[in-house]
Amino acid sequence: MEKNKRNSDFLHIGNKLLKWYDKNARDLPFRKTKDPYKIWICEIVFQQTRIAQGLNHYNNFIERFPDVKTLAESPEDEVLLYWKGLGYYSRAINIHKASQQIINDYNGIFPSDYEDILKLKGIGKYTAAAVSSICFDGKMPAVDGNFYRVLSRIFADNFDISNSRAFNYFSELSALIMPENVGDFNQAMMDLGSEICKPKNPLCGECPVNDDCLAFSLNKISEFPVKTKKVKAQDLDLKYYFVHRNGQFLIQQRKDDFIWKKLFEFPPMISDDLNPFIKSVKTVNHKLTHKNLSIEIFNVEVDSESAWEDFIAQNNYMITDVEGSHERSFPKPLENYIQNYETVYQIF
DNA sequence: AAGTCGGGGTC
DNA sequence: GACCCAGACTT
Repeated sequence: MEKNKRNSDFLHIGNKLLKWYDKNARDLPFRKTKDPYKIWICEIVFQQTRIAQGLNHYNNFIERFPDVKTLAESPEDEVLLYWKGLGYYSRAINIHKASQQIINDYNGIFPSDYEDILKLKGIGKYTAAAVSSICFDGKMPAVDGNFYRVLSRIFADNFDISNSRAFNYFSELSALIMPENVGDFNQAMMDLGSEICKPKNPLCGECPVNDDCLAFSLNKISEFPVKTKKVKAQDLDLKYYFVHRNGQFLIQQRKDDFIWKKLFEFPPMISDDLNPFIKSVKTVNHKLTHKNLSIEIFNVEVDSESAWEDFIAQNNYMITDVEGSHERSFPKPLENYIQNYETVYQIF
C-alpha cells in the first residue's frame, strides 16, 4: 500500500503535468467550453471509445441536441439514431433518461454537486468526477484506464487493475500527485495516457514526468499496469430473414436486455409459407470484443402479393424502405444489407 | 465481485 | 488473435 507515501513528496509530478497540459492539450471541440451539458455528452460518447472513432458522433449529437431541453423532448429512437454504429447502446438510452431527470428533478439546470451528478442515469464515479471538476471546480479524480496506466507506471505499482477495488486504490494513489486545479489535472492525465503513456510502445522519451517514473527508471514499463482477468469471447449464432417486396422490407425493434439494445433488425424467423420465396442464403462472420458473431442471412424476395400481405397481417413487423430505414438505428453488421438494398443480389 | 455490453484501432 | 479505449449497470 501507499500509506507510507506523502503528498508533499510527489506533488511536483502533478504540477509538471499541468505545465505540460498547458502547451500540449489536444485541440478538441469540447475543450473550448465549460458547458456541463457538452462535457457530459462528450464524457459518455468517449467511454470505451477512441477520440477518432467518436468525434463525428459527438459533433452530430451536439448539433442535433444542443441542450438538455431539446434532448429531453426528443424521441428515444432518434437519440439511438445519432448513436448508430457507436456501440454500447445503453449509453444513448441512459443519456435520454438522464436528460429527463435533469428537467424533472433539477428544473432543467445541470446539477453542479458531485453527489447530484452521480444520481443521473449512466453517470458513474468517473463521469461525475470529470464533469464536476471540469465545469464546477470539483475536486474528485476522474479515475479511468488512463489513471490506472499512468499511476501504476509512475509508482511501479502492481495492484491488479481488474480487481474491483482498483478504482478506490488508484483514487488514493492519485491524491499523492493531484494539484489544486483538478479539472485540468484530470484532462492532463487523459491526454498523457492517450498521447504519451500509451498501452503499447509509450513515448517515454517525450514524457514530462519520465524523471519521476519508477517503472521507466527500472526499465519495466511493459510490466505495468498489471491486469489478470481476461475476457473470453462467446459464440453467438443469429439468423435473419431479409424479407422484401417492391423495395420494401420488414423490421422489428430489439428489447433492451441483450446486445444491440432497442436497435432495429430484420425478422429472426419466418413462417413456413414464406419458405418458397427464399432465393439465397449467406453467412457473415463478425468479430466483436466479447462475441464471435455468425449471422445467417436469408434473402427472401416475396414475389406474391397475397403471401406478402398474409405474412404482414400475421406478425407485428414494421414495413420500411431504404429511406425510412435511415431514420432508425441498425446494428453495424446489418448496415450493408440496408445501404445496398438496390444491389442486394450482389450481396447474396 | 463477476458478467455483460460494440465497434474499431493497434500491435 | 489479444488487447485496449474519457465505464456503467446488472446480478
